[in-house]
Formats: sequence, structure tokens, C-alpha cells
Amino acid sequence: MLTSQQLSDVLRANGYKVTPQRLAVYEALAATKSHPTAEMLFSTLQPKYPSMSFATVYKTVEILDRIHVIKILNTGEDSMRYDADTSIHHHIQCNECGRVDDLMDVDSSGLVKEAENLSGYDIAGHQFYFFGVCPHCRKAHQN
Amino acid sequence: MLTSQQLSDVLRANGYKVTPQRLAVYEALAATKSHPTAEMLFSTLQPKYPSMSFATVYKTVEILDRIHVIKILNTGEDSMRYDADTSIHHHIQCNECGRVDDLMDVDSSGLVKEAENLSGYDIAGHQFYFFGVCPHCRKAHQN
DNA sequence: AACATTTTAATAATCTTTATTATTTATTTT
DNA sequence: AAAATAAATAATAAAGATTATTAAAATGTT
Repeated sequence: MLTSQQLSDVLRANGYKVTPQRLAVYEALAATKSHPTAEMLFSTLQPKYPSMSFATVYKTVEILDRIHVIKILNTGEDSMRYDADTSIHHHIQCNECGRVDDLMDVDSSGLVKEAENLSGYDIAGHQFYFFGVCPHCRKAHQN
Repeated sequence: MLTSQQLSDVLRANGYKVTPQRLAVYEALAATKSHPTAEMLFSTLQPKYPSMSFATVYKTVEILDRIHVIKILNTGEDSMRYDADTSIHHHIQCNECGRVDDLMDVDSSGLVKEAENLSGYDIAGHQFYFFGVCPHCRKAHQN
């Protein structure tokens, strides 16, 4: 999570200009833990930035990903999700309501080492996805 | 990996008819470890089944997934990949050449338990993806 | 072998994402 | 501070993957 000032610095350091749209997309993403899709981001920004186009949202998240201030998630849905938290953590999605939650304190470093040894790859990143039924939906079942 | 006979039985048991196309799609998938996309499958089948359409490939993999004889992979590319090996294993993709390899002997059961406790979810499945540079591309770098 | 039903293939449609281009905005230079 | 230049935005179109539709063909059953 970066301040606007920090994000501006990173953008400039990578040769990108600082624009209100870029700051707004990042802020919208940093303000939520819901791992929104491009469409959700667009809807969120609509009230404040009624002139912003879909293409701008897509271009912006592409840039934010390229300068490593956000992560792109792919849970197998038809659209991507975005996450402003770039720390190493994993995700779990509810098969029923579709929500995506963070899984913070699962230590994956052992598995990464193991994977590196087994594969001979030089591993640069990893994404773990778990799927199941969230507590909320489980409770709903009991009624 | 199922024989044609076994697959036929599973199809029938689930109320699906057995057709040459379905057997062919499964066989093409079972014959490779390259985790092909729908397009790759289509191209592979083209010579033997010149009349088969793209829609048939998509419908077929959808059915094969629904009866749990294949798995759908999602590495974040623009298209899905398919895997006839439904045993629990994980995948690693090369950031340079794009190939997707199996990671067989990485034990993830501990992490799944941990994730279940932390999240309160009832976990039904999981997919781990690692990304990096494959041995082949690493070697190419040295030249 | 004929029937009822499902599947296939072809096509069109849908949806997400990317490309294009004129206009606008941010930065640099004067 | 104003002008010049370089890049970004918005609008639109285009591309690409996947899904829906429907007439024709194949399957399993009687």
C-alpha cells in the first residue's frame, strides 16, 4: 500500500507520467480487500470520474502491474482480479458466492524451495489458489 | 488416465453419450504432458477429425471437466489449459517460453490444512502455480 | 430397422481485453 | 509564465476466447 506521493515517485521513476486517473485507480484498489475485477473498479470510479473509460482502467492496471505495485489474480473466472497488496500471500475463493479472501499467514517458502529443486526452474513468483465454501455460505446451509 | 472403455463407462454413468469426438479429445489430452489450450487441442485433432469444430472442443472439455476426468488450468494467460491428469499435483510455467510443466512430488496437504484453519472455509480443491525460467531457457541465456 | 433423444457442426453472439487515433493533459524548455 | 514536446486519455473499433443457437447427424433403445 503506497501513498499517492510514493506511487507518484514510482511512476516517474519508471518513466510514466502521474495522472489523476492513475492515482484514482490505485486508490480504489488499495481501499478494498475484495480483489475487484476491471468492471468493479470501473463502477467504483464512475461516480468520481464519470469520463473515465474502460480502456483507461485496463491500461492503468497493466502499468501498475508492470511497475510491481499491484498483483493480478486469476481464479479461473472469465475476468482477472486485481490486488494492491503485493506482499506474498495467497487466496481462497468461495465456490458458491464467488468472494475471494486473503490468506495471509500461510508460509509457502518451503514449497517454493522444494519446487525449485524438483523442477530446475529459477522461480520468480508463485500464486496459490484454494477453493471451497466460505464460512458465510456454510452458515447459510444450516438453515 | 483412463482407457477408452473406462471413459465410455464414466460418460454413460453421467448420462452422456459416447461419441468418437469425446474419446478423441480425451485421448489427445491424455497423450500429452504439455497442458494444451483449446486451440492446441483443435490443431492436434484437425488431421484426424477435419470436420470437428471449435465449439465441440469447448463443449467436450466442459463435459470432461464436469465428470472430473480432466482438470482446467489457469496460469493467467488469455486462454485456459487442460490436463488429463487429475491427481493432485501442481504446475510451473516458464515466463519466457510459456511452457507449463508438472510438479508432481510437492506435498501440499499441510498447507491445505493450515489454510482451512485460518480461513474457516471448507476447502474442496486447490491449485498452485509457480512461475520462473525453465532449465532450457536458463541454458539459452548462457550463450 | 425405426424412433426418440442427444450431439455435432456451423454460425452467430457475447464478453473480456487490446489496438487505434484524435484530443487533451502533463512535463520540459524557453 | 508561455510555448513546445511528449505522453495519456477517451472513444471507438478490433481482436480473441468462450458460449449460445439451431438444423443436421449420430447414438442408444425399442
